[in-house]
Amino acid sequence: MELQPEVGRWDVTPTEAVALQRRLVEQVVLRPPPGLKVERVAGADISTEKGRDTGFGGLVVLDAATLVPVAQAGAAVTLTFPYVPGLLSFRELPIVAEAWKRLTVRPDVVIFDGQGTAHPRRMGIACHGGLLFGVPSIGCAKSLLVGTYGKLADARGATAPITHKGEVVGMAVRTRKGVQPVYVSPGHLMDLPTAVELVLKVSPKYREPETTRHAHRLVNALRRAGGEAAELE
DNA sequence: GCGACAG
DNA sequence: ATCTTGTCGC
Repeated sequence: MELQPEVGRWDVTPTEAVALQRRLVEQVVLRPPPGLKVERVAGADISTEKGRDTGFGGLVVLDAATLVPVAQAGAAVTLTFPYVPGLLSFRELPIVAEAWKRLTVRPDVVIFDGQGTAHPRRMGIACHGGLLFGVPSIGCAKSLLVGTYGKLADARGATAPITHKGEVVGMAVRTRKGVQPVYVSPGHLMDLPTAVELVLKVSPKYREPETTRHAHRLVNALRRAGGEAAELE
């Protein structure tokens, strides 16, 4: 029998998952590696269907300078954990991890569709994923899980700190004028300023990062295809 | 006890 | 997240 590292344990109950997060959070590093150069950025996402128990996940790697896709990988995995606010990683990461194994091009940073430290236990999917893959990561969500923020200007680039229980856990970032902001927080091997800077860089035209948009399109295509071609690169 | 609640 | 049509605004 293989001894599974705790960061890769999915056979847990919701109660055990919470306890596991409290241990894993101690391993998260909220500081980018010295001299980090971001040449390739990846987006991760999954897609599910109401009737089925199969989840489709994928990753798309973009050239950071041009935002053009340079590699991608997908996977179809049976869902084993329900959606529980605060425990999203236990539902989605098993699927993204399978796609990660099939990804031949390694990105310098991975942007997840969800929270990083802006989480009740500071252990959102971006933190968990960054630890699992051993790569710098960022959480960029479309809505808040916890925390509040004040007024922010309507111009693109405007920001407002997200606070929770007395600490800054993330930043509301307006990536497009007159549109609802996205919520950015560091995952692993990352800090808030760097995360905000990168998200703005990869979101030049639309509300969500190009990484997320590409990943979303990929997983939806896989789901509609029924999973027959989930191994495609 | 009541309300909130990433995707 | 997914289920779904049209509609308001730049």
